[in-house]
Amino acid sequence: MATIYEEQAKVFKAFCDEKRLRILKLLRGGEKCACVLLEQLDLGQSGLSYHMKILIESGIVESRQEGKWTHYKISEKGSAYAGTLLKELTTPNAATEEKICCASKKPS
Amino acid sequence: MATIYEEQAKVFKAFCDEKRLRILKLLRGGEKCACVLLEQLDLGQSGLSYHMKILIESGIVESRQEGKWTHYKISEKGSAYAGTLLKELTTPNAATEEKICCASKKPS
DNA sequence: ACCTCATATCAAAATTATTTGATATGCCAC
DNA sequence: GTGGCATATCAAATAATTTTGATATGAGGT
Repeated sequence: MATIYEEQAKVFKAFCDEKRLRILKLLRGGEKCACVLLEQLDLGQSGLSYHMKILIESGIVESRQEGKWTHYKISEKGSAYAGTLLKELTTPNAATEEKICCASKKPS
Repeated sequence: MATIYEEQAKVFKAFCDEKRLRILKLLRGGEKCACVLLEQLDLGQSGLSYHMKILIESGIVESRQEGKWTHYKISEKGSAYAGTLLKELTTPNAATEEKICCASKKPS
């Protein structure tokens, strides 16, 4: 059972690893197949596969099969969702009751 | 020496851990002092301190000292920066040359 | 069917992140 | 200054992530 927090965390996993940021940088230049990514990154084949899986699970990247090749590209939809989520996570929420803080216990 | 990728990754570290998302959720309700966070989270004192440090390093949270209490709140500036960065990292970059992919090697 | 190539999966090792308990620091009140 | 409280730091234990090499799967070509 994954909590909502773990679900949300998964989205941002895409961005919190150096290797994955390098991959995204390459994908910003357009759809690429694994072999191209492989030759531009300091990563082994199984390592690339591992990171691509995480990127896909985050929703930020989508893949497309073409014969024996796999092509990857940045998902517009997934990226938009991540942006929305980030804003949501950092916007003050009036509905949440303001808790009285320990400072109020401070004497005079 | 931190690469630019490591710098960027640091920003999103704030969002890729369950505990930190819970902390942010609480902070969305307004500035809180550590003692309040402590009593609402399943975390020990040093654990909270550890996560707050990461949140502050990400720029998403800022802290303010008031006597012996520390108050934390979401940083508008840091959050805005994270949003901008996320968009930047996921927006196609025309300037990056489109690489010929292995698919072009495909016969006929 | 068989061979080859591209990618995925697995399992072990290596690395990094998190938790925990103990101790240190800094602020206030006395 | 001394004592008590809030938070930070440290170091050790634990857990999670990442890397690596080996093997499996799946598609195409012959």
